[in-house]
Amino acid sequence: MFSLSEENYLKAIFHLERSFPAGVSTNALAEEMSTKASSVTDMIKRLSEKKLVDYKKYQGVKLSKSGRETAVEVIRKHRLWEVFLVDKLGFAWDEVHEVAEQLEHIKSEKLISELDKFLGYPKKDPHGDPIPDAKGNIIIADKVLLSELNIGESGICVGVKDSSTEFLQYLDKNDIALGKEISILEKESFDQSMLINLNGKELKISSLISSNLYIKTS
Amino acid sequence: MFSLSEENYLKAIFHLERSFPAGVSTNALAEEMSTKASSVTDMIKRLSEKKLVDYKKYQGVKLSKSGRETAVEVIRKHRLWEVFLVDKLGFAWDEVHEVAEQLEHIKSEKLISELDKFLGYPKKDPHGDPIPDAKGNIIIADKVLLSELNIGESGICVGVKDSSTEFLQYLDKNDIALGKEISILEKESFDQSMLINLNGKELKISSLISSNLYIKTS
DNA sequence: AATATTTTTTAGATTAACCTAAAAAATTGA
DNA sequence: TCAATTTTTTAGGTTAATCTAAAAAATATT
Repeated sequence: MFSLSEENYLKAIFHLERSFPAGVSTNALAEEMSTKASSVTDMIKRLSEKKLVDYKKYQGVKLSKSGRETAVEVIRKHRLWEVFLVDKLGFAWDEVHEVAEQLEHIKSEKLISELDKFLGYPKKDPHGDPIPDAKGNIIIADKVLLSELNIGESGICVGVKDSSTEFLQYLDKNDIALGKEISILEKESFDQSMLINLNGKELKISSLISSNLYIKTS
Repeated sequence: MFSLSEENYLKAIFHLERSFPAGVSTNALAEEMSTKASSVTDMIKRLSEKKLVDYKKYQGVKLSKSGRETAVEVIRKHRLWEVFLVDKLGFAWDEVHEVAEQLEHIKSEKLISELDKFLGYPKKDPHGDPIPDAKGNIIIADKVLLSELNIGESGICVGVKDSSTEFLQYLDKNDIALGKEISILEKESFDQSMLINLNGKELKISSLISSNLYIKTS
């Protein structure tokens, strides 16, 4: 069994490996964990001794096989709890993150397998992220950022990159939700802002928005 | 907010105050927490500084008002989660304790109030223990230990004192469950063992059993 | 009451997870 | 290339929660 802190580091490394497949830097990890680089070096050494990560000084870290398995298990728990909070307890999608951050560390295989069954084996969490199955398999959806689309293109909103309360509430306020169709009407080359069509209405959005919304083009 | 360890100490003191209303001794607490007396003294000092307990050297501890409120809140969470595990996830009553010990430390007011609602505001946990309401009120049931009944008396089984897997499985095996009627047919004065009537059948039980089963006499 | 025993506290260590400040290595760029 | 900058690591310290061993206080026994 691993400590709460170890699990959180593994999860952070897992997420950062998407952007830094060659190895996650100490600084990037420190930023993600809201801590200092020296603390990260400390923890990486511990994780390395436990064979959860591959690490050579000054080279960045990568998850080992067992490290990745642990990270995926934690992510599975996090996302299942998010579904529980929204589907069963009536939480809004912007209210679940903090609580799920705590619940993801509860240790009980039976709890998670029964919860999964109780929820009907959901495939996605409330933000559109895929839920790994009991064996640790994740279906990586083919999605692109809205910001990558060009004028005239369109697609379905399938997920968010930023899950902060602020961003999710902005989406709610503007009626942008998972499953909705968005098409690009105009794109401002100066600041990358866009005019989109949503629910038959026109909406102007900044690049901060379009670069945090995932779209599936058919 | 309090640490996991602090919450566990407060809960232990709360439970021990039933048996030691004059003050819980360092040794009793060490026993309950499976730790050493010196560690207990340490922790008591911390709790005392935070005004969660009243403590004078060599005098034992008592919960302060805020300490008791915190303890009751943790117990409320523990028992609500036990109901969730049994009613919603299909756990047996002897499987819930360990997991609930973890879940009771999750911090989110909304989570607990919504869980309470989702479960239909249950009044008792799967072992018959009362669940404090959101304000911290507990209904102390009028119940006696089976061992206190005399020949010819009878009552309904309403709770267990020992919640260990072993004891609960013994009860399951012998068809003793909450809600069932038990009447005393014979009592052996030498070892306090009893012959009882349960489900129309006769059953011999030792004093270890009868002194861990709560009965409500009408 | 004086002594023996038990209980409780103190003193001093340990470990995980953090920190700051300084040193060392790697990278950048003039 | 070599100096400046940035990144990373090391060294040494802190805190919560534990431990063992020893001292002190309370309680029990003769």
